Amino acid sequence: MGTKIDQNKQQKKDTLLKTAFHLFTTKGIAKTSISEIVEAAGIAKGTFYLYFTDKYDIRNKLIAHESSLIFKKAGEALAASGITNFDDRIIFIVDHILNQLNENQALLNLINKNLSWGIFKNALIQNTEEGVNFKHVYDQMIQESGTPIRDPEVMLFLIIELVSSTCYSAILYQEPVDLVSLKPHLFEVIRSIIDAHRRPIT
Amino acid sequence: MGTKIDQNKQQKKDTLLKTAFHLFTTKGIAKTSISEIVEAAGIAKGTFYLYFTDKYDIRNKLIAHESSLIFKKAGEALAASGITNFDDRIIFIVDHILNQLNENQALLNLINKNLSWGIFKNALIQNTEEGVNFKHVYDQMIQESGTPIRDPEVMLFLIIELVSSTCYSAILYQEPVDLVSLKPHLFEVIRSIIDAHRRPIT
Amino acid sequence: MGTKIDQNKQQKKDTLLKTAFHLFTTKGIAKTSISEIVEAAGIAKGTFYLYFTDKYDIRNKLIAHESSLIFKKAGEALAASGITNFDDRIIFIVDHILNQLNENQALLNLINKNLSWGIFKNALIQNTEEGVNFKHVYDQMIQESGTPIRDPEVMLFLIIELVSSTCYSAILYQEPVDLVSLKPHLFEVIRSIIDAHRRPIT
Amino acid sequence: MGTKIDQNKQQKKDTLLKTAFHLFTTKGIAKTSISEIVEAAGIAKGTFYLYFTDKYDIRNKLIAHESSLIFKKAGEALAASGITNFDDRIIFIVDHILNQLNENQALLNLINKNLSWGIFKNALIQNTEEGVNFKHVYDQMIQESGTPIRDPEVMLFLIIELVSSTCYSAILYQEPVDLVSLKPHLFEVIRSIIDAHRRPIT
DNA sequence: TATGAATGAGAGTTCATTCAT
DNA sequence: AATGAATGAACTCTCATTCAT
Repeated sequence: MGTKIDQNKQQKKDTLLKTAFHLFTTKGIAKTSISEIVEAAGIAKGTFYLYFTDKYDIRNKLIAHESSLIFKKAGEALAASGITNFDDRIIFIVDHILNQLNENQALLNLINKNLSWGIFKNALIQNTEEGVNFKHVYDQMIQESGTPIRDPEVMLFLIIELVSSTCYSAILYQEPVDLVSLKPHLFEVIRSIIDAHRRPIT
Repeated sequence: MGTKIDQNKQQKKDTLLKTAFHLFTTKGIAKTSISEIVEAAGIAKGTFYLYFTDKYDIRNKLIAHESSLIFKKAGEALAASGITNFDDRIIFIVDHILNQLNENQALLNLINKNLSWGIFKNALIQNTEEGVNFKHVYDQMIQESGTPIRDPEVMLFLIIELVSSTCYSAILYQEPVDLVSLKPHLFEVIRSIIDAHRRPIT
Repeated sequence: MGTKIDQNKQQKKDTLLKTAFHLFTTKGIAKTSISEIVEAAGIAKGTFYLYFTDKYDIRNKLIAHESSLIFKKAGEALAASGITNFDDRIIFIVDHILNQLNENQALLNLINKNLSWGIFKNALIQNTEEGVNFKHVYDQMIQESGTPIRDPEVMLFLIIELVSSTCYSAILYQEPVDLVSLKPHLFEVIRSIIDAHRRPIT
Repeated sequence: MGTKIDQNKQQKKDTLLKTAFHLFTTKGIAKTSISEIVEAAGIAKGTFYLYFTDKYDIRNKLIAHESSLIFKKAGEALAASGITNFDDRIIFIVDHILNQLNENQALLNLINKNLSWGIFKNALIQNTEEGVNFKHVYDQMIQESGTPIRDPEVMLFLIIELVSSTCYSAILYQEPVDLVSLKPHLFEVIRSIIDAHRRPIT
């Protein structure tokens, strides 16, 4: 099974990912060249191509990986919290993710500067390697909630888009208000959205 | 006066803008080179640098111009509509803008693919050349509405972010639903947001 | 005779020369473009070509003009000094020119940075516009000196080359010694050169 | 070991140096582009930047290399000559270098046209790669000469500047006289300079 | 005489990608 | 599997020069 070789391979890949993340968040993707990544990683240029097809491939894998980690932590915290009410659970998760992004602004910046919310959302909703599937958790949460939700997918979409687009400028630029001030508004709107999706459409 | 020369200058600039818009929306900014733009425009390379500092300068000018046009049209339509109720006015404007973006998907794509909501928002909120100032219109609308609005700026921010982030995937990819299906949800949430900002914070 | 027009012409030319000198000495010829010169001079680009053929033409005219001025002053000072001894006259002129260059290091730098000693020497030896002709003065000095000089042209060449090449680094960089320290050595060697040219060749 | 690769690398570098030297001396540095160099050398443009940072880097390396070679040869010839008298040694070296420059006018032109006497002098005085150090040889020569020399560094400076500035026009343009005619004058002045530096300053 | 918009060749440089080792 | 020298297309940007006004 060549474990040593496989370990070595994974190590090289990880080094490249780590170095790329650092450079991407430090100086931006556009201004980071593959040459720089491999040089900073202390790995040969040709080796890069053994693991990634190009700069955007490594970026996507980076975002997918980090995003799924963020979600995983939020899910674990939710489980530990013992919260059972559906609305509170959603708010809890949003809050937890916002706090993580607030503490990992480099990642938030990378995600936004590269328009990769799609990848982020995929990491939340679909199954990516690491195996957490928020869609599944979400569906289960809906089932466990007593009341039925109309168009649950649209509702999730609205919430994710609202949260992601507002938190970006709030966290990074405190515009129009900082994260702490934004949260009450945001949570209020989220609760409104959920409420609305419990009523028949108007 | 130099009418002929000035006309010629404006014409060159316009040709460059038009050509750049076409190429940017067709194949993306990153993959469009200045060489291509000038070649397609039938203008000398040096001439480009007479009017723009670089590729991103022409993109910004493009987005600012187009965005302010979109808003101007929405404002004019609102005036012509005779609607007086505040909530309905907001919905009307959002609806109008969504329709315009739906019909100008190339622009929508350009704006999003280049993370230039900031520029778009500036065109809406601040005064750019063409002289329409939505912030001013918005403030007037609030005054004319009978009931007071709490944190009007945050409210506008929430609405703009919600609309802009959701419409992108709805219009361009019909994801998670198409624009027609999205609108009722969106308008419902917007009304909730406005309602919430009429109540004292919870 | 269109004096006004002629005055205007001369004024434009002078402005260009003055501006070019400033830019050449400030940021070097290579990094100074004609565009910059005309812009700084507040004159149209096309006008430049009415007076000069290119960047190097204006540089040469600049150096020739400044050089001949330097010599003119040295000649006038010599006449005023009343010195009659040949050797002392040569030393006096060299000393005077060295002092001028020391006070006009921008010019010295321009001359050297552009390998234009030839032009400088021409300005000394040949007749350039302004009409001072050092060669003529030099020949007269030799005639007035009692003793005959062998190969006077070679002698002048040796002196000029020695002075010009050594003063550059002494004045601008105090290398290997500063101008004050260099002078005694230089004058000593010059006197040796003159002495040698009074003896038959060995 | 990588002998083959290393050989190949050195060969590329040498080819570039050789080609650059030819073009620089044929048509001047200013009018030689990197594109021309690599095209003439039959090497890819990118490869140039693997070995040199820019045009001036290759020029400096060229001059330093050639200059140190010239000196090395003069030093070897001196050793072989068996001359012991200090003055004669200096004259011998100057004579040898003059002859070499006379036979390598392309190099002489390159050095002068690019004002790189500093680099040339460094190659003479300091230790550059090839390992000859003229300053060291010079100091030893002074020690071995019986009589003490005042300000030996200034003396060397005077000689180098005198020789280099006069030989340029004599060799390349026979102005004011050709090299053969210049030599006696030059040697005479050099002997005067040395003599003067044996006496206390006047 | 004076202008300055327009030109376009070409300079310098980067960098993703290949492939022999 | 890993290397890194070599590639060369493609890029941005400059600037001397022209010429219609």
